[in-house]
Amino acid sequence: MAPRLLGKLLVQGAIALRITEVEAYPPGDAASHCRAGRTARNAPMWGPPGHAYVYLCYGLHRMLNVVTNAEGVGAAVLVRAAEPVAGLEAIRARRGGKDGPALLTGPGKVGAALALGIGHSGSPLFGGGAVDLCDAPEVHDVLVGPRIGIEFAGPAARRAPLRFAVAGSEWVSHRQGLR
DNA sequence: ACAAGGATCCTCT
DNA sequence: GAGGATCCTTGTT
Repeated sequence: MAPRLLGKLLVQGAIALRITEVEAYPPGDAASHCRAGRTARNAPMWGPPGHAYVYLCYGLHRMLNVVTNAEGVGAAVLVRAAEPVAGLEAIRARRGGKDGPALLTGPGKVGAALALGIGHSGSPLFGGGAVDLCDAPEVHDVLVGPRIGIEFAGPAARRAPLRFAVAGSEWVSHRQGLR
């Protein structure tokens, strides 16, 4: 599911973003927030697919995940980067007036651009929620590499090639780790 | 009720 | 390349 989300659109008000980089946190993954079972925070990851899982990281960054897999299975895909499609000025305002890839290459940056709050966790992505996930042409040229920022998780999870990005895009973080 | 730690970002060197 | 910001979630008492 993770590479298939590349190229899809995230729409929030007048802002539209094209997803350029994602990470998968599959069932049973040692780096997943579901690794210790179901809790109040990660409950949306165990819920039906097509919903948002939003959490606060390092006390200040809001991260957007797309919940995947069947209800009762804890899994999600983290949106790590995107490129602007519409609403560039609104994005810049929320991102401190920055320009270029620095606007959206990182999961906390995407959360800021979409003005996400943890109250949005569990909200649907197919209409009626804070953000809509809209279909768009599939991306065929995809780069793959290990995930970022999961040093705590152990070697197998650190090595797993579960990060996916649009090949050739400038709107991707940590590009040197991908092939 | 308490302590510990984190799927990051920004600034400065 | 290094370090600080910042606060919620979680497990433990």
